[in-house]
Amino acid sequence: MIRTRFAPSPTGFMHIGNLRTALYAYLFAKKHKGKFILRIEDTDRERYVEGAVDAIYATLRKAGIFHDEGPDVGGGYGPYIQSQRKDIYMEYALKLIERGGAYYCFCDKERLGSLADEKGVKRYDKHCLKLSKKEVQDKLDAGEEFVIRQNMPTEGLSSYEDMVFGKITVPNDELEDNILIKVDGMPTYNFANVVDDHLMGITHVIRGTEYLSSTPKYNLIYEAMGWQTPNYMHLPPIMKDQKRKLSKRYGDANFEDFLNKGYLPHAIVNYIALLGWSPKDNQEKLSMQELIDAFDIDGISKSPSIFDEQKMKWLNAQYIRELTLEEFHDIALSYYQKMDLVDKFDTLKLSQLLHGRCEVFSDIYNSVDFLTEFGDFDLGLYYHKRMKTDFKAAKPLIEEALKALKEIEFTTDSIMDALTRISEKMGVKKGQTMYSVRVALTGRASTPGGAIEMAELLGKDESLRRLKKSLEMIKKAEHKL
RNA sequence: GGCCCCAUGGUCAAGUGGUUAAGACACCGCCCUUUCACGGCGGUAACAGGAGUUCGAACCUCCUUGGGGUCACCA
Repeated sequence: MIRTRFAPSPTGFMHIGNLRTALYAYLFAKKHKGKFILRIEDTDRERYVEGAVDAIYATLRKAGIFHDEGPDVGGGYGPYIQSQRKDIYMEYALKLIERGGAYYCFCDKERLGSLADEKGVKRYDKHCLKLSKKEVQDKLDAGEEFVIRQNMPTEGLSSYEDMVFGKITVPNDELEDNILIKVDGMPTYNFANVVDDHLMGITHVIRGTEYLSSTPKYNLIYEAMGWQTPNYMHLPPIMKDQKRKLSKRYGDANFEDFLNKGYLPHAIVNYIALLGWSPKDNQEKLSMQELIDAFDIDGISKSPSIFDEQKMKWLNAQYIRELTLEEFHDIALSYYQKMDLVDKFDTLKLSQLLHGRCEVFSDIYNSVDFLTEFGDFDLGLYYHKRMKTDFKAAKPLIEEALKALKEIEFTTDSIMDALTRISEKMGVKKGQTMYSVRVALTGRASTPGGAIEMAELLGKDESLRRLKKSLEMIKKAEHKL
């Protein structure tokens, strides 16, 4: 049975890159009918952020990534939070010492600091490896603070087979005697991930390429303990641009932010699935089940990929269009509420107009703000090349529209009739009238609908008021000329 | 800097010795059209450079260049 895991550290919101790692681990497990495990790596007490664990649960749930085992759902390999496994690590560290794979180190920070070479590169010199058993015991008895270090070979090569990168070889003298257990008794990642992955029966370790060249170290621990090494799948990073990795520091790189901008959760998931992987047939829009079915290691790329929000927007628009009007309206409603439109306008009609025009829900703000704002606007807006019109041509049309609309009951048909008749009477193209009236009504270069729709939306009173006002603006401008 | 890894249009990417080098986003043009979108059609645009191997190289090898990762009592 294949078992994969996602092992984030609770240090803040969940980053898009991390989410993609979780996704791939999930897809791989599900594709092979295996289990996906969530483990919280909170061994660094200083970086721990309150609430971050809940944020991880929330993000995973919204993304549609469900773990079979984890702190909140249980499982047979718990606890799934590393800080609760402190004793386990110490137990195995002691065993590793017995097997010669690790040793106690009593060096203080000062001595360590003095180890820097001419280039400032610090490297531990295995000083405490030379301590005799008795010396170690004496120091331990005396209650000296200690750390446990991994004992690396100093010559030869170590290699392993990565499922996406192939054979990776690293000279052993590049490997440092990393700290496995810190003075506070907590393990470092270097040790905890190995112990846990083994104890939790993880068959495939899926993580970022930052571990690509340190993986031989971990394998050395597996070997020293007599454990079987897992399979590895390292994933290239997601970049903000050519040189910068996508990171929290640059902002907007986390899942929650995109949700708040009006992205649909699955659109985000779909997009990031495609960042660094592509299905054989190059299909771009895939449901979670389709992702599971199509996922394969062959499609994973080896080089970093740049995050392109524009493309994610396009995908999001595809998903929005697939929503039913009711679904769209439900989501849009919260935006209308924020804009205080709910009791003033026919929001269902608004949704009909907006449904095909939004790429992300936050587009709603800019596309309907004219409903509540109507001030002076540039008369240049009346100019339209294809309609062959401008504000001078618009003036009589607006005057006529004002007269005609005063007389009628507002319905789609009646407004249409009235405006059509004006065009006939004035001998202009219908589009000219429509365009002029629409601009006079909204003061915007573009709106989520034409003249009739805008008039209906605004209602008779407001429409007449705006036409009047727009007319005055034109007259005032002519006066100045 | 040492070590590990990577390299197809602006971006995501097909492609695994013989292709007119796909497709998508973005961009541009045309059509549709009561604005703007949607949609339809079309277009611009790539194998980083240099040596090899081969009848033949985007695909194999080497070098250069560029990029990423790593070198913590962080994960």
